[in-house]
Amino acid sequence: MSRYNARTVEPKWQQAWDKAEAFLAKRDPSKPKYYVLEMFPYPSGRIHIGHVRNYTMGDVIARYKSSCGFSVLHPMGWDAFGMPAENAAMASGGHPKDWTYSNIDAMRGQMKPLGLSIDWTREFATCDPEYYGQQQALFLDMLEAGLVYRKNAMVNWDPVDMTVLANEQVIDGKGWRSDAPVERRELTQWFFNISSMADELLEAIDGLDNWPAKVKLMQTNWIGKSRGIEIPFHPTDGGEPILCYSTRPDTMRGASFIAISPEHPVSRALAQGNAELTDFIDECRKMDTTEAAMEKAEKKGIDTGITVKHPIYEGIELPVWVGNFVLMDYGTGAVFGCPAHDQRDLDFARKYGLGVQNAFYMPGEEVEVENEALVPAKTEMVVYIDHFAGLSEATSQDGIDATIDYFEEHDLGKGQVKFRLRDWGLSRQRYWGCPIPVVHCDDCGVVPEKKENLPIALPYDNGNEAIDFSVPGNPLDRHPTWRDVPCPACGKPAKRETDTMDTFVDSSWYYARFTAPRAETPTEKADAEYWMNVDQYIGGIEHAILHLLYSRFFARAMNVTGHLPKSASEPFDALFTQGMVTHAIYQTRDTNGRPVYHLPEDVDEANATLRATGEKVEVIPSAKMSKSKKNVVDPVDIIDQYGADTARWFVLSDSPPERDVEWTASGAEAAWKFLGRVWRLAADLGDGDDTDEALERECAKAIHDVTMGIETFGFNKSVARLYEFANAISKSKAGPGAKRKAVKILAQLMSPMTPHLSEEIWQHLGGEGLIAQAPWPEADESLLKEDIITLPIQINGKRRSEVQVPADLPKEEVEKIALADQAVIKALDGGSPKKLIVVPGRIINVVI
RNA sequence: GCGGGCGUGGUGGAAUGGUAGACACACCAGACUUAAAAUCUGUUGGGCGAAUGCCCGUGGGGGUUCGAGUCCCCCCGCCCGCACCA
Repeated sequence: MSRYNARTVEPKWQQAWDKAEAFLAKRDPSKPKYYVLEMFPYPSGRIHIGHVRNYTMGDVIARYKSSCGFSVLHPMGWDAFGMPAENAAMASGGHPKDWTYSNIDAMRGQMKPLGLSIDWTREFATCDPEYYGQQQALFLDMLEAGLVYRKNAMVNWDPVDMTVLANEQVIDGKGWRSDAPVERRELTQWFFNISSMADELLEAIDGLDNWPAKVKLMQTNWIGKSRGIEIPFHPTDGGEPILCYSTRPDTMRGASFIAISPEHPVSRALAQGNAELTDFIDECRKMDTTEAAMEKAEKKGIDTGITVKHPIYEGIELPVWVGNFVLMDYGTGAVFGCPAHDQRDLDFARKYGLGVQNAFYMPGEEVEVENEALVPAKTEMVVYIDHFAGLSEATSQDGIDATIDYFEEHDLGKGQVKFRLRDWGLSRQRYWGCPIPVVHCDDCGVVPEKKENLPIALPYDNGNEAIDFSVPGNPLDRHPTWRDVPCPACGKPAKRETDTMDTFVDSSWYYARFTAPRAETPTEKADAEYWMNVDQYIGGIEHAILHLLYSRFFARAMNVTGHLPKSASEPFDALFTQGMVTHAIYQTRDTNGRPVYHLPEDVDEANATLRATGEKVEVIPSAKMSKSKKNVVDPVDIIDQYGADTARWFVLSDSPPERDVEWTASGAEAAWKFLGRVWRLAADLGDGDDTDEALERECAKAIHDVTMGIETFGFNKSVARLYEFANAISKSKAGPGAKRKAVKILAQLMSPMTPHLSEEIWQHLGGEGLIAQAPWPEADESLLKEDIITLPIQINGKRRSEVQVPADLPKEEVEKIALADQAVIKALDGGSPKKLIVVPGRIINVVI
């Protein structure tokens, strides 16, 4: 009996697949197509166990669908632009381009041994000029279609480094390198007009039947459609009214102040000559631009001294405050505060001594709000207090609608549908990204680059000398020649735009590019029509909102600009979000009490001590893997030690794919042992023409269950079933012929997960051709049915007994049998049951 | 702060509202072996009991139901996202 040696077997089969061009995606009109895509990786330089999990899941689907007769497209590429490349160049010299491409080479080298069924001929990186040149063409088409425009927007500004910072580069409100408090600064930037499609993007969520409900809910909330009202509040001293937006106008009775954003035009105007207000606005400016930071910050305000008239109650005046919690981007940048029915407003009111007055009570509980705002669900009944439209008891939703109607009738305000979704700012003041293909001309203004000049490629160096990336700021801004170009319209000397595109743009259409990766246009019609949509998209839940929403927007924009068919407006038919791979963190403390992290291989996990010194380590279980915490497990080590099939089998085992999984070395070992068992099961099998009905039943059930598991992304359940099936085969007393048949089915059912081992077994047992190209086994339906089933009997909901009955026995007969059961007779003690519930094929419950 | 999710034995987890703990890890016991590794077999949620069994048990509290890990409400803990990280 030969020992299974993954090290020699795996490369052998990978070569065989290559030679057979088994994974080459071919446009074959005679076959149904299937496009499976995993979110492409950022080329950090090393593959992560999370990548292995992600790509293995996709590979299971791809191989399974291929066996089911589909023409499969399963491509791979690299999301290659972004900050880490520039950071690396800044920290240790070198060039972002060299760093990125060498990382890609390294990662491809680590991925190939996994034996993924990828069509590598379609590979591209988003930093290839052939890719981003087409992206520039798309941008120009979108510009022409009115989907791109320019406006001012805030960025994080590092006043010491004199550079724009990404949110990630702002730590506790300070620049990551300079440690200087960041400021907000206004810049003119490019925007995609995603809000013009807000309603459409929202409506279409309904049709995404094969997306996780949580993702659809998150997208719905993110787009945030709300019906509200714009109400002008007129200053007591005359002058321009302040327009407030509210989604809860029914609480108008409780309004006690107006709050406007520090960036509101009124705030800015008032700040002129008001030192206190200027200081306050400056202070608000010294906060990073994230919404989370704003929301978490202490709510502060300053009274402007202005008062406005209450639109309903004559004689009531409301003070106007500038509040640091009011967002200029949402609504009108001004709100009315109703402390009784909004906790934030209440905290603000208590802090500054503003009025608190209920607009409604809960029915039967006429209590004034003290320190906890009364915020019932909009569907709950409340009792309005002398409501101007005559409402008394009503739901808040009815109250809102009635109030809007009343305001419109009396010309006091205008109902407005608003979206939370903001336009997508795509300008980045950085080098390593796709250049925005426009030119700024003193005479012609902003002029789109001519398409024949594309790609507008990034300059590799400054002519004769290398770019110094250690200087803060965008090297394109200080390049000696790259900026200087003739105006595409008038030919006069002009300046090229030096901002590059957000890397989210790169990943918003790559799925379409894979259908024709070498085309001279962004897509090729026939290929796009054949391959789109992506039938199954797989990636991390962290992309639930931005990446997926941007991709949905881009697919629509590409339809508008003629690059994708209308049918591809929703590019991902089915979405699966997989969980993260986690690992315990091992840490000790230095003399200052700061944590020092240790690599898993340096730790004796059983005793929680350092191998080198025996020092005790603290174990923080189940943390997201990150390099800084040193809790990363390198899949390359696992593959070297046990082979790709073991790594693949393990990442699919145990944890449900959508949940986070904790990596443990013992788990990998167990997977390896099992694969060895399966090989031994096959290795010394005889042959014969004997049959065995019990084993045939096991085969049919295994085919059915494993197939169901794959179809529903229950890979862990498929794996568990395969354990059971393998156990059943080894325990079976069947003859060699029946066993040989069963093991071949086992190999086939395992082949999407452990393709190399399966090929080896297939060949060993005389299977025809490659298992990768063999048709998926079908279960014999007649063998799936059980004739006799066991029904548990519950008495008052607790299991007390069970009975064996024919599967098709009528309900009345089952009832009779149940009542004749010893445990039931004993429990009834001569009486009769209150209720007898028979759920056919499931359970019997006797209620006494 | 806001939006979304998750929480089940020593561990990873299974369970269309219907027998909680499948399958696996680990542990323990046994077989094989001079011995070990490997392999194979068996036991294993907690408690009570000689035993057929009985009681408790899915983060905590409440509710709906004949029946709740699953549905609803409140609380706690952890994770993801919050628009310039990818």
